Amino acid sequence: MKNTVSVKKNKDFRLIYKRGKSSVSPVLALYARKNKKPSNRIGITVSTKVGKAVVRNRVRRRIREAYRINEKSFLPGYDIIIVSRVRAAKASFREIEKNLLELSARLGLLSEEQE
RNA sequence: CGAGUAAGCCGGACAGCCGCGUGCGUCAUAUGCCGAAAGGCGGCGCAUGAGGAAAGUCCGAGCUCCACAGGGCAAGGAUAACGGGUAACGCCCGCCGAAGGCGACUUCAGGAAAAGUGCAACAGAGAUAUACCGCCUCGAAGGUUUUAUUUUAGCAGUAAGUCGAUAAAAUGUCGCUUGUAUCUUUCAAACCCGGCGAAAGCCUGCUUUUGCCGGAAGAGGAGGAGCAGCGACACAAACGAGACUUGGUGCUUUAGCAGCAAGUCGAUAAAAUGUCGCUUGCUCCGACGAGGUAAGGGUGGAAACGUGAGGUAAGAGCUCACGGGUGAGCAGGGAACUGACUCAUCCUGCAAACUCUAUCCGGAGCAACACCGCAUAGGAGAACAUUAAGGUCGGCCCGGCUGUUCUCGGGAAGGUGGCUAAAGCGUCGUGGCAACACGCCGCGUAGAUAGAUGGCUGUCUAAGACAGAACUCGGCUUACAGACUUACUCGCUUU
RNA sequence: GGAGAAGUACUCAAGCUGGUCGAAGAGGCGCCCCUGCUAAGGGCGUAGGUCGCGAAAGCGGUGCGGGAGUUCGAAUCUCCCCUUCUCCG
Repeated sequence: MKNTVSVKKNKDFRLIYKRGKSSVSPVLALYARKNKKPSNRIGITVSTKVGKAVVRNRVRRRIREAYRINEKSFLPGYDIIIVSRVRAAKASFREIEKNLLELSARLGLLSEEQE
C-alpha cells in the first residue's frame, strides 16, 4: 500500500460521510470524496453489529487485502471509506473482493484500462 | 471388554509466492514531504510476532497520583472448622466434621443461637410461649327414649324391688367430601324450529349452502341444597309409690293395651284437705364459675429431648432406669477433633436478620500519571509574613494549607514517554504426604495506539470448537470441536 | 481499556427492612355521554404471559432477565452468567 494512508480522525470520517458519494451492496457500503492530493486515503469501519472481536478482525483484514491486491487499478486522489455490513461476517474473500470492485466501478474510482 | 472417577497435556503441522507490526544491522537523505507546533516519515537483509481461556472484571498484588500515606477514632466492607503454603488473596495443599455415592471419589459462606435483640405468614388450643378442648379439685342450675343379648359383682331408709354391663338403632350437633344424580343456580357444543339477509342453481318461486337474530333443546362442566355413606360427641347413672275395682271412650277379630272419670287401699300423731311422692345420707353425669395440670388433641418446617416405670387429686425430668444432644472436667492429638468416665443441663429454627468474636482493608485508577506543544479563565514556583476567627484539605481528629511581592506561564483537540526481564519459563537434584521451597544448568519469548498474523496454492490428517494481547503478574469464574497420557473404582467374561 | 446503574403484563411502572402476591396504579382495550363526524375530555366495565385438559366456562402446572444456593417459605437475601444503558481522555 505504497500510495495509501489510512483515515484516522473522526472529523475526517464525518466529512466524507457528509460530502462524499456513496454506493451500497448487501455486503459492503462505500463512500468516496476527492481530496486533491497525489495519494489515496482509505478508512475501514466494522461495527459491533457484525460480530465479536475475532470476526471483526477477520472482516477488516479481508477488506484491506482486497484493496491491497487491486490498489493499482484505483485512481489516485480520493478519500475512500469502506463500511462492512452484517452479511460480511459470512462472506468469503472472493465475494468481498468482487463487491468492492463493483461498488468502486459504480462511483468511477477505477482507471479506465481495467474496465 | 464395558461403565465410571480423578489428575495432567495438546488446541493443527509442513512447504511456496504476495503483504503487515516491532527490534537489530546496513545503505540512503533532508535547504525534502506531512503538521499550527511538538513530532513523525525510506530501501534491503536477518530475527521475532495472540490464548487456554487473551473473555468476565469477581478477588489479591506490583506501579502511579491524591502535600505526607504516617498515628488514632468512627463508619463501611470483606473473610470465617483447623494446620500449612504464598509477595498477597476470598487462591492452593493437607486434615477434621457434615451430606451424597455400591465404590474410586465428589460437594459444603463449615465461627458463635449457653451475651443480647429480632423474626417464624397461613394452619393450629398453643410458635418460645399458650390453658381452647381435655384431665383433676372445689362450688353449682339441672338430669332424652326404645329394643336385644348376657350375667349376678354391687344394690341406705320410709318400703317394696330390681338394676347394671355390653352391643345396636332412633334422634340431635359437628366434621369429611366418598357416592348419588333428587332439586336448584350458572356456563354451555351439536341436533331442531321461526324470522331477516346473502350466494349459487334453474323449473322464476322453489331448492341447496351460508351469515345474523330469536325460540326450543340441552351431552357435559362448576357452585349450592337434599339424600346416602364415613368419623367424632351427646343421649348417662343412682334411686323411686303406686296398686286394685268399676264405668265409659279410642285402637282391636277376641284377648289385650293406652289414657280418662269415680271409688277403695297404702304412705302422715290426729283431723281436714285430697297430693303422687317425701326425708336424710351416699353416689354418677353435668351447662356455668374458681383453681391445678403440661400426659392426649385432624395443624405445622418446627410443639418444652425419647421410651418405660414409679409417683400424683390429675399430672409433670417431679423421681428412677436406659438412650440421644449440649457445656465443663479428664485422657489422646500440633490443632480442628476424637474417646470412655464424672458432674452439670438454660435441649425449636433462622446469623446469605441485627449482632458478637477473631483477622484484614486509606481512596482512585495506565483514558492513572509525567514531559513537550498550544489563544482566553485558571494556575505553578521562589522569598517574606501569619497560623485568632472563618474557610478548605476525597469520612473525622492529631496534623497541613490560607496573606503579600516577584518570576514563570496556560483547560480541550495533538505528540512523546509510561511499555515490557517478570514474585518469568524449562530439565535435573534435595527437603516436604502435598501445595511449595532451595540449589545447579539452560532459555531470555508480542508491545500496537483506528490498533500488526491476512490472501492464494499444495501435502498430511478425523481436524471442525470456544475465541484476538492493549500497563503487568497470581488466582477464581464462565465458554469450548476433538485428540492423547497416567492412576484408581465397579461390573461381566476367560485363565 | 476502566468505573458504575438497571432488568416485573403489550408499554410505562409500584412492590425489593422475606409470608393470605402473581401483581397496586396509569396508558391500553370495550361500551356510553359530548360532536354533523373524528380527536381531546368525562363516566362505567374488563382480561392479563406461557404449557396441558376442554366446545366454552373453567381447572391444574410453570412464570418477576437466566441458573444455582440459604430458608419451612424468595420478585425480595447470597453467588455465577446474560442483556441494555450511562460515565471517564
